[in-house]
Amino acid sequence: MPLHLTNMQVLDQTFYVRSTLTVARELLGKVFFRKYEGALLSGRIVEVEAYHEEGDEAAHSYNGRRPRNEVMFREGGRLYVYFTYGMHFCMNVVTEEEGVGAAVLIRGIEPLEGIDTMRELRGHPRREHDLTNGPAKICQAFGIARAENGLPLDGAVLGIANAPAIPATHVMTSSRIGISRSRVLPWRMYVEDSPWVSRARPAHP
DNA sequence: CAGTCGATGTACT
DNA sequence: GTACATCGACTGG
Repeated sequence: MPLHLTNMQVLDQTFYVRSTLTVARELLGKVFFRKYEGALLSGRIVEVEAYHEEGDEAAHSYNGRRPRNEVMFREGGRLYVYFTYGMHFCMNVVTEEEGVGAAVLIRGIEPLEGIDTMRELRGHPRREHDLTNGPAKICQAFGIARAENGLPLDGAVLGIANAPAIPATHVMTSSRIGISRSRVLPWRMYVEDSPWVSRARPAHP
């Protein structure tokens, strides 16, 4: 195991089994990592969106527990991966207690380690920020697909390491991207001026 | 830079 | 049928 992993403090389940909006806010600045074919891929989280079964029509969990969204209802501290638009995967961090359908979508990551591997997995994009400035790009760069749905964030294969929090003055809030339902909810959070955020200015603040 | 549009599988009305 | 928590190619300025 690489030395930097042994020195990392991997966030444990108590971090995830809390209010989804709190977890979403605190995920900004933390380091997501994934072991991929002997390589370590990692990056700093800079953009997230919260989803919750209560009062949020856009959440996959809104209409109850089903095979597709089953992982969203499990105890916090694992990955919820879904397939969308016929060709893309997106990954969420599951939050709260068993039985509550809630999760945080990871939308923007600043790559730190394993960047050459990410470039290959992404097909060598011309612009550096196209590596991971979007939820489906992140899954491609980190090699995340159906097989990773439900995996625990315990550091065995993947996890999130502690890192300094982003100061409130640099955290921006907006409505979520790419959805029409529950547009009024300001449940998207991102680091101001980060080139790794999917959209610098939301269409509907 | 911004805007438009096709690709392509799955869940749901 | 229709919508979809998206992306990349393409256009025009």
